[in-house]
Amino acid sequence: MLQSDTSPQRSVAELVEQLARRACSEAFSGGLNPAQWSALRYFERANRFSRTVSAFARYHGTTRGTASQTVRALVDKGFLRRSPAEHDQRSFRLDLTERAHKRLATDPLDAFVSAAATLPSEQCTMLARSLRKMLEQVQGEAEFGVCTSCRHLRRVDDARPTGCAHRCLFKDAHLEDDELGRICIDFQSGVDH
Amino acid sequence: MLQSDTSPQRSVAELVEQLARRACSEAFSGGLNPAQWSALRYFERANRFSRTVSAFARYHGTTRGTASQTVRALVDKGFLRRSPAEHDQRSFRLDLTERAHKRLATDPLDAFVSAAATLPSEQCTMLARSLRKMLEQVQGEAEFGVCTSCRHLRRVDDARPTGCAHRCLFKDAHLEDDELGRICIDFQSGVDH
DNA sequence: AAATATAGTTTCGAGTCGCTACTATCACGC
DNA sequence: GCGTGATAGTAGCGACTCGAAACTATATTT
Repeated sequence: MLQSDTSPQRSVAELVEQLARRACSEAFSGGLNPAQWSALRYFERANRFSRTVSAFARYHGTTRGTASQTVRALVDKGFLRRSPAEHDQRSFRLDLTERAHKRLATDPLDAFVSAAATLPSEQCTMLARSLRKMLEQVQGEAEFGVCTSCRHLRRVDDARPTGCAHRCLFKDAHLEDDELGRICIDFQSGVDH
Repeated sequence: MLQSDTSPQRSVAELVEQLARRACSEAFSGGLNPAQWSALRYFERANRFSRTVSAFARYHGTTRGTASQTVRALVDKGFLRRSPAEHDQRSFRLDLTERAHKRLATDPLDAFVSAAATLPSEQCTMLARSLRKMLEQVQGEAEFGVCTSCRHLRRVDDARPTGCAHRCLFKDAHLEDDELGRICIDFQSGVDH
């Protein structure tokens, strides 16, 4: 065992660093670099308002210039499709191509998923909770989240079979049910849900 | 909350990736880059047999050439002292300077330690255990470890007040008590201890 | 003694990142 | 309307990092 005689807090920090290095070194597979893999994952999980260069830059903690390079590489390789944004002529929406979805099936991060899967299921849930709390501590106020826990979300009754629809008060737009779990750049944590 | 509708295994993987990025971006502080911080931490915890360029290269998962550059930068900056190895004229032992110890007091990784410290103590211990198990899963057989759990360690009775001393059968060398918790490149996991 | 392995360094090229400057568009105030 | 400042995105430059390959010197094996 490594670092057997240090505090558990220190061990946690060092283990995260170790895992981080692994994540980086494995992220060079398949002609993509770590930033590009990260972008692919982001655009897979971001909602339609947030699939832009700027949003990815903020999410990834980098500059727009750098993010632009990353995105261009993915467009050139055929993993992202660029189309004009709906209401803003300066902006473009970036969507995953079919090829990208196929590539994501061999995501190197899956090694971590399998590793987590060897843990007992309650332990794994607990692990996720602890890590999430750590991340929030480190990065301060969360800048990204999903509609489900966002203060801009409102239910609206309608005549459909499901009985209710959802709107985003910030974008003033209708939200499909399958959009509610996606990452949004305009997320603000809210109490009601 | 992020990724609220995925499996806990997937969440764990993504959280580790997020934390990894944070660890990297914060690791540029104080004129050192992530590799150099990592090296400093390694040489702080490695035993005298393992404080070499090659050992660090293996630990860090990189080439000797790259490791050599990292080490040279640290020597130039006055964080490492290079002295000839005892029994091998090709090799050098690298020791932390006083300056390095001071610098390690402001290790950016401490942000993670504080973050871990906000968790309840049993939860933190559990977190460390889970992460360690994950890391072992990811990296396969552990290549580094400490004497305490190494199969090369043997106790030898002697006349000292403590009653027993320790030897490494691999290096055929005496081990001081404070060396037993250090990382060794020749570690092999052993059952007896 | 010769062949091979290992420790470490150096050099070089590819690639990445962030910074700055720049264009085009949007949003706000008057 | 019009101007001002903010924002989306891109392009180019320089600094830096990494890994591959070539090389020297010493150990180890045969």
